[in-house]
Amino acid sequence: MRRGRQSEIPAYQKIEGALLASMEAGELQPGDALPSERDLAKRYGVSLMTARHAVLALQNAGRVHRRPRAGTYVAPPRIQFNRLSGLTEQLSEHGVRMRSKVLTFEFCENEPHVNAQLVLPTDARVVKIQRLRIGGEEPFAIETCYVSAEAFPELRREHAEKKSLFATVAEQYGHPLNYADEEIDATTASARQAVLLGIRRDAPLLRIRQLIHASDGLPIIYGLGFYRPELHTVYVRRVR
Amino acid sequence: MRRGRQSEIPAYQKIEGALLASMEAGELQPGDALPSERDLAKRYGVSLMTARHAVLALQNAGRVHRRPRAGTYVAPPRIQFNRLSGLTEQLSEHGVRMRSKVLTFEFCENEPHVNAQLVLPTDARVVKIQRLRIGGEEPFAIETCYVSAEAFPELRREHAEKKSLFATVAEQYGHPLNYADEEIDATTASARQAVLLGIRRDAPLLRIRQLIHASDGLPIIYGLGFYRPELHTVYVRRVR
DNA sequence: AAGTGGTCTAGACCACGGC
DNA sequence: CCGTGGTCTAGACCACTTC
Repeated sequence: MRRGRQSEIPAYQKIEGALLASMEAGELQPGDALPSERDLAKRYGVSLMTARHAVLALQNAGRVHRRPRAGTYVAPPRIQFNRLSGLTEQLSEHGVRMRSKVLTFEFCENEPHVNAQLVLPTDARVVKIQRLRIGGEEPFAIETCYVSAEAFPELRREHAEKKSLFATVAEQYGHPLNYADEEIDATTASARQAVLLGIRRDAPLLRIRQLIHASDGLPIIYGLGFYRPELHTVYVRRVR
Repeated sequence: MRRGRQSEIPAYQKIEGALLASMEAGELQPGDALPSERDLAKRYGVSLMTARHAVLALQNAGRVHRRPRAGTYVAPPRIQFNRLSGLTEQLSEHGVRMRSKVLTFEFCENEPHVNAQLVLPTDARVVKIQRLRIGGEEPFAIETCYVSAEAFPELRREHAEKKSLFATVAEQYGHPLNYADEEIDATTASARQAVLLGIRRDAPLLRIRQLIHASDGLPIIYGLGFYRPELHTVYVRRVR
């Protein structure tokens, strides 16, 4: 049987999107059962494996949970599970007005740890962008990120100020962002961090180091962020 | 074509296990390419979709990464990604001798937040177990966990002291543990926590709340842990 | 008994990368 | 060009729960 061209959105993603839309619209409430895989297959005119693929994607995203031989159910809303996105995207979805103040925009060649993370030669130049993230009128995070200067010759200070840096980088690189490996721990605010964030020196901060990979599997952004913990919680689904 | 009985280990898990074993044995080093899906299918006498399933499971566990149209490669070792296990299991794998000191073992009925998390009636009794976790001779965490008293009538203080509490609970419940939803943030040590952990009052602590679900989809353990951040980092893979 | 998710087959076409 | 992963078909049987 003939299928649509491959350049279109895959069928399983369309089904996934339709189900997500139903959840957003409130037609599917937390706890409700999703249509069975067989139903979905019939309704969308695809094979069982394809319908299954859609439901598995939703499960992976933490939006549904499946009970073998019983059904698939909408999971309680938990903000975002294991989702890769800039804070701008994340918080603006919740109606908070976000802005960034660029503290640093410079080229540097002497951060060997960074070069190693990005799999660059030790003498490669990287762009270092440090930003104060402000939600509403409250500063809540300091984020520093590094990308290869060679791979992103067009990167300007304006990109960091105006729109999502992630979107810019992904677009310029030609591969969509794929996944991030993160290390999360806690630390205390330095004097400078305390001033910038308007908190007490030695106040606790959530520290997240992340290495963002594109769909070609290569790391393209290394990030280090310090977050005020009362304003930022990481939600994670750990499996098995 | 006839397949093996379903009660056996599924074919894709056997392949997954074999690949993991090769990685453990060092036959597959980080950066090495895995056999292609077609190779695996031929070698194990399964269809392409089944071989694919095995590789997808490895990707999900963060053990490999895939580059479309290029191949699948062994990921650098990153300790543990999105893995659900007790600290005992986690650290003893790294050769650290772990023990627990039970601080509290009691029944309580007045923690409505806990009952809500575990989807129990507000008047249901829960077992509250608070433990100081010690690695080597150093205390590094305080963990409190709650389970339904009704569902686990056999639970004794000894279980919390001796073996993995998770293993005990999973066994008694009859369903293996499946996934945990976690909220991670940072806080400061209270006076009591400081004394127990041998740290300064107001030192930063990593705080993790977790709700562990069994394979039937129901939450069975609610946990709240405070971890010394210099001894504990959370590794997470965030997708898309 | 009917329905569900879990596993699996034996093929297929596509777009793209450089084993 | 060939090989790769990504998507997809149109079926199948199993173990289990109860839609």
